[in-house]
Amino acid sequence: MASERGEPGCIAITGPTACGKTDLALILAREFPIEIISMDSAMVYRGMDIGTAKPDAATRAEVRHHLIDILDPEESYSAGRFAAEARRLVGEIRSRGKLALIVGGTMLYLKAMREGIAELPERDSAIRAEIDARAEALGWPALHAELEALDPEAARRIEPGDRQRIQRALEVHAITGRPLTELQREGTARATVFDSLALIPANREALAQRIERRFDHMVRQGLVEEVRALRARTALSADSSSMRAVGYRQVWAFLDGRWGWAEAAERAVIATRQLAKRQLTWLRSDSRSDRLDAEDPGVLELLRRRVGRALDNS
RNA sequence: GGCUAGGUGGCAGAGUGGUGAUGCAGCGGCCUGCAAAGCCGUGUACACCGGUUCGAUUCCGGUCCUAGCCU
Repeated sequence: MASERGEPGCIAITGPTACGKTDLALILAREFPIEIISMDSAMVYRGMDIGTAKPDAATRAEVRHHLIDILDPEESYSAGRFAAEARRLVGEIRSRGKLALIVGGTMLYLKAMREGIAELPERDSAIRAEIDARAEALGWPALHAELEALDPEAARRIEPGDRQRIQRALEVHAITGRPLTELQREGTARATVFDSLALIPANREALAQRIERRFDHMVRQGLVEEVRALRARTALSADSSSMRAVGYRQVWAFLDGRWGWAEAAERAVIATRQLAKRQLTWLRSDSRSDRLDAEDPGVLELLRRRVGRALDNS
C-alpha cells in the first residue's frame, strides 16, 4: 500500500531475534534490486560479528548492507541517529533505482523512523557521570523527586526506579535548561511512512529452542574469543552500551570470572529469550505493522509479492 | 530395621499461631538519543492424614518420602 500513501522505495521486515528475518531478506535481495538497511542496535559495532549474527563478508559483498560496522564498540549509537541515517539512505537507494529493505528487530528505531523523533541533544558523558554520582549518593528516587520539580510531566510518566529515563530527562534539562517534555512536544517531525512486515513465530517454545541452538552455534563459531578480543580494548568496559548486548554481557562476566561457563551460557540464552519477548510485546501493540506467521512456508512468497509491488510503485 | 536432620510456589531460599518474605525463571505490559537497554506488574507454596486451637505452613501424633549415621 506504500504507493497509495505516496511513500515509497522502502519496506521494513522486522520480528523478534532468531525468527528468520535475515535469511528471508537475503533471499529477496538476491532476486530483486534491493539494498538492505540494518535496523539493529548491535550490528552497528565493528568487531561484534558472531554474537550479533551479522551477515558475513561474502554475503555483504553480494548484497549491499548499510548501518553495519559503522561504529567502534566504545561509541554509542542512538535512535535519533538511526532515524536520520536510515531516512537519508532510503533516499539514496531510491535514487539508484533500488528498493531499501529495512531489516532488523530494534523496535525503538522502527518507531523513531516511522513516527519521527524530537530534536534533542545527544548524550553527554560528563553530565551523565555527574548524575550517576549524585544517584550513588542520594538514590534514584531522590533524583526522580528533583525531576518532579523540573519537569512534572516527565516525572509522572517515569517510574522512580527507572534510572535510565530519569537520567536522560535530567541530562536534557541540564543541557538545554528546558524540560524534556516541552522539547518533545515541539519537534516530532520527519516521520517516514512505509510498510512494515512483522514475522511472528507462532510457537514460542520453538523460538526458545532456536535461540538456544543459535547460541550454541555462536559459541562454536568463537564467540568467547570474540569477546576476549573486545575485552583487550582498554576503553571498553562492561558498562559500555555495546557490551550490554545480549550474549556479550554474559560472556564478559564469564571472562571476568564472575560466572562459571554453565551459568553464563544459561543466562545468555535467557536474556535472548527475554529480548524476544519484549520485541513481541512491542509488535503486539504495533498496529502499523502487518503481522505474518514466521513459520508459515508461504511467507517468502508473500514477501516476494510485497517487494514486487513496492518496486512497481517506485 | 534403629537414630538424627529435613520435606515451603517451576527452581533457589527465609519465616511466622491469624497482614501475599525475597531472588531467579515464566507470563503480561511500558517504551522519544544506551533500546540486544532500562523499567513496571503478576503466584489461594507450605509432603500426606489426624489432633490441639476461635484460627494452623508454623504446636502434637502418625504415614510417606529424602539425606546422613548406626546395626
